[in-house]
Amino acid sequence: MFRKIGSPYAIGVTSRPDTKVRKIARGPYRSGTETRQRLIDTALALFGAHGFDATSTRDIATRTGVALPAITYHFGSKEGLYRACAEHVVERYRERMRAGSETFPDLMPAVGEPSRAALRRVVALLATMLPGSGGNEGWMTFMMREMNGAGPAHDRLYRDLWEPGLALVAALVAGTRGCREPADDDRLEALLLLSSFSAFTTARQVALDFGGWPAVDQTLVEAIVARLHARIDAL
Amino acid sequence: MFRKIGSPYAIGVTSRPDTKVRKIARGPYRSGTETRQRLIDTALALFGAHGFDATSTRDIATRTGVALPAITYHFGSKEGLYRACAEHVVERYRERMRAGSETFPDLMPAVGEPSRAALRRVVALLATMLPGSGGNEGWMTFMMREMNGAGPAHDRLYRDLWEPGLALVAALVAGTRGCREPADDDRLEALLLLSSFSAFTTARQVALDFGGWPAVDQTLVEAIVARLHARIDAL
DNA sequence: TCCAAATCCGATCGATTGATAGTTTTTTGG
DNA sequence: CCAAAAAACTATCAATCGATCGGATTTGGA
Repeated sequence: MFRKIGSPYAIGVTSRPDTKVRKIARGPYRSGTETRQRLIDTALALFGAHGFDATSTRDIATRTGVALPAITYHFGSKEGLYRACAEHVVERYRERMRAGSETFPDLMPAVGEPSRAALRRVVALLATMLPGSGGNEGWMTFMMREMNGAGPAHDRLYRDLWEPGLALVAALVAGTRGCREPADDDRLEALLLLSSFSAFTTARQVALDFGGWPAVDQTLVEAIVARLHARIDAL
Repeated sequence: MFRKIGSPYAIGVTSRPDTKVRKIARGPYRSGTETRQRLIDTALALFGAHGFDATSTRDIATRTGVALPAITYHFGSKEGLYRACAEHVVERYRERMRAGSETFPDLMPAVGEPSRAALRRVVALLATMLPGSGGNEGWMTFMMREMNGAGPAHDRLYRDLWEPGLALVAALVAGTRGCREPADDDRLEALLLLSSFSAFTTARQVALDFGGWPAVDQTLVEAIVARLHARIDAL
């Protein structure tokens, strides 16, 4: 497996390109980092909307404004681009959670009432990510699509996103119930709590149509959070 | 658009096949109904597991034990087969709900305690459908995949499955709260209640891995139902 | 300044896809 | 009993897919 020397994915140098002189103005080159980012942005939206197989690399390249081989050049393959999208999603999620942790410093679990307050805040923080999960960015749709367990980025997302998030919520549920270590019931409660969000991600269209709501806006998010807070208080 | 005269999708008769005599034993023919059913069974599992675009008609035909053109012959096209799968899912769901209605006759909404009891039973009935939604049948996976709103069978499933189911639960929630007509809060509660199941359909693998459970078995279903019943009682 | 590395693109390849044409065999109704 | 309809298969087509080839242009460091 050897690639051309210019590619960031070059394993070994095979040959030197003997350039022939021709003058065709092609404009300035963008930095590789920027092109990679633009490709990831486009791919994230398309992968999220239609899935891996239903998204063609030609469509991604055309919408990004680059030629088809740019994907192989920058990411090695279609699957490489997909994994890069997963990487980007993990980073986005961590940024948001870090920003939320700075806004709400007491997110770590403890025993008794502090756990309940922290759990309320974690749920509220996660709910604020709901509005942007629609067609615009699509990173949350991308994430939800990998949850059934088949895609190439499942392990990565499980290890760095879902497992830590679920473990945190389960620990907070256990703390709210007065236990130090989360038991099966606490893990189940964490799953049921977080799966409530899926109504507005996986089943977003059905939910909006049924409720008669125009979009997942501030008002709706507040109603969702209020209901989830009531469930937390009833633990 | 004219098809061959033998096809169940024939619009107009174009020509008569002039048969030439040759003797090749091909065994007895199955009835068209049975072949259609076997194709739907195979396609339902594959469509549910991998989605519409990621499933090839050759794979469906091979696994069913028929030749490729059988799909066009019996269903007109790949999309026709997909719609037939959705049809089958709707019928399956209605059978299950009808059987459940006969077992529990008081499923219709009323004001006060009867609504609460009916709601508890509806939730319990829906939960019994969870175990069979895995790899075996895959009809529930097929259903969940259409929920984001893109697929060819979305409207059909919304009209005949999700909207009636959500409307029933919302009415029961409203009745439990002492109202006759469901309001926005009741619809939201219905969505949050039913989306709890998605943890074990859409995110089944993640849920089982996190909880350390081997499968969605009787014990787990009972735990889920117990938790949902507690939520209903807290309404 | 110069050359190698980095970035980018037109053209095309082999594989796979859904669909169709053409034919043969089995079933069935008058 | 026999012709038409139904059921099924082989072979193939055009389109699309991801990937690659072979360069061309731009950039940046020595």
